[in-house]
Amino acid sequence: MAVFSRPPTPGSPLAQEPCLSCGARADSVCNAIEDADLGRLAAFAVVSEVQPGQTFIEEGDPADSFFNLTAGSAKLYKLMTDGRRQITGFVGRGHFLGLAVSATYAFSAEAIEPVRLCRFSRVRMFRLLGEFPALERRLLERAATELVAAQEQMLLLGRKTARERVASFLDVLCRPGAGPCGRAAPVVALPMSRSDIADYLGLTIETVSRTLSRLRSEGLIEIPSPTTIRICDPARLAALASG
Amino acid sequence: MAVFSRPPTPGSPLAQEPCLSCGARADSVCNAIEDADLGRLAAFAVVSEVQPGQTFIEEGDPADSFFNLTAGSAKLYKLMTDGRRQITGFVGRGHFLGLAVSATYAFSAEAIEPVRLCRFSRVRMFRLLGEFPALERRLLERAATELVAAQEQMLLLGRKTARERVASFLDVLCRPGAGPCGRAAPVVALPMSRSDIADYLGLTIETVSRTLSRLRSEGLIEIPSPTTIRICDPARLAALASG
DNA sequence: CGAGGGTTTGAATTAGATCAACTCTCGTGG
DNA sequence: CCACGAGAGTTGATCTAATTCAAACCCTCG
Repeated sequence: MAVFSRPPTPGSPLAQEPCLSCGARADSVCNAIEDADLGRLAAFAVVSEVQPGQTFIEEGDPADSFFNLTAGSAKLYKLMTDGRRQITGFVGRGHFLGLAVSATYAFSAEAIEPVRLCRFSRVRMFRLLGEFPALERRLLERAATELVAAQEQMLLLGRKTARERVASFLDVLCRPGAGPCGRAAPVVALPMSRSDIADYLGLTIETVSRTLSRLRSEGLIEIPSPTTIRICDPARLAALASG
Repeated sequence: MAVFSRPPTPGSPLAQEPCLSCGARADSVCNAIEDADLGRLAAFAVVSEVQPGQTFIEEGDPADSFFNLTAGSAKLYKLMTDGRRQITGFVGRGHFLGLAVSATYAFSAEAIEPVRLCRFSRVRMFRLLGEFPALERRLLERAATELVAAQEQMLLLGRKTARERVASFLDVLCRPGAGPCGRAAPVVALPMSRSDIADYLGLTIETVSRTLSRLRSEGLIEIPSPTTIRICDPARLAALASG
């Protein structure tokens, strides 16, 4: 992990600047903190960059840092000793990571697209939480949201067919994108590989590929490139996703 | 849901008694609150009892209550329109429920054994959280713990074989029981039906039954009754569970 | 132009599901 | 006291969705 920026001197007039102008602030738990207090946050943050393929959280390592993604995207996963892998989620800008209770991380995290992140030491993070109750509240909300998503994913992994899993995946990708996908013809970017999608959906790459091909042949989607999918019929896809 | 006890008058000397003497306090988030403040908590709680088979949280219903289980056990699940079910967890004494961010519950909850629970209205709960930061911290810890468990379950559902799933299930059941299972010959009680186990592990009842039978024939477990299992070889079971 | 990774497609295989008896337990009532 | 019946659990036979094995295919990049 390459640190490309040292934290500015605490209390200096410029200290709050990096957080004030941070493009991820609106999407982050950080926006629970007033402009005036941002200096405290900036003083504690160490900004780093991670290149695609690089791991920045290793399952089993001492969990002494918290992370906030400010750019790029990453995958979170658990490994079995024989190499089987389950990706538990894809995360992007604004995502907060590392809320471990145990002394070690329960999952690994690897960058998919170039990632920029703010790292906070465990003790400093807890100090911040004590200082800013609104921040803690925000974290609790985030945790609750993720728990709901996790339960949805359990339903997918435990009870849905391959077809329903792939449809659910595409459905979720094109839905929450608050972007300009005005229900017209949403085009979703897939920064992750087929292998990642398979390990996220509990399938093999072959099944993912076959299922996508079939959805295409049925006119539900178009696949301009392996990393781009155009949803032609969002409604039918959503219906498929829920069984 | 049958309310069997009204909350005592706030501020009365007796108000804090129900919480002080509560057997679940040590296992609950409530123990973040000092004895002296327990009255505030008791004033807000409505105690209820739920019989086995009864549902006390319905997926999709307005999420205007939080719950704390003080006795019994329950299953949490999500349903698909065609009846497919995924049980996302079994919960017992001390478990806190209903941490929904959205306006509606994301899952249903049904009692397995007779359940006693404390219900808090949403607004009152948030008032309490503002009043007692330690309580909020405890909730955050709980949420983080559940998130870790959820990720483990995703690995199970997405990547483990039937054999590994059943072994994992038994392994977890006999492990955290801080009870007197001094690694000798842990006997685990299964209050839930085979159907519940199947829907928790993403299998069918037949596969669960077959797998248990096979584990028995291999001498790993004994099945004195359908609701009791004796783990003969915890180490080998644990090894099986992780692949 | 050719090599190598990622992806797609095809054929064979299999773990677990489905369909179908059968058994066990337990509560009810003659 | 025992026959009966219902529901849960087990066991067996068959089937199938998804995996595995195998072979193209198609980019991108040196």
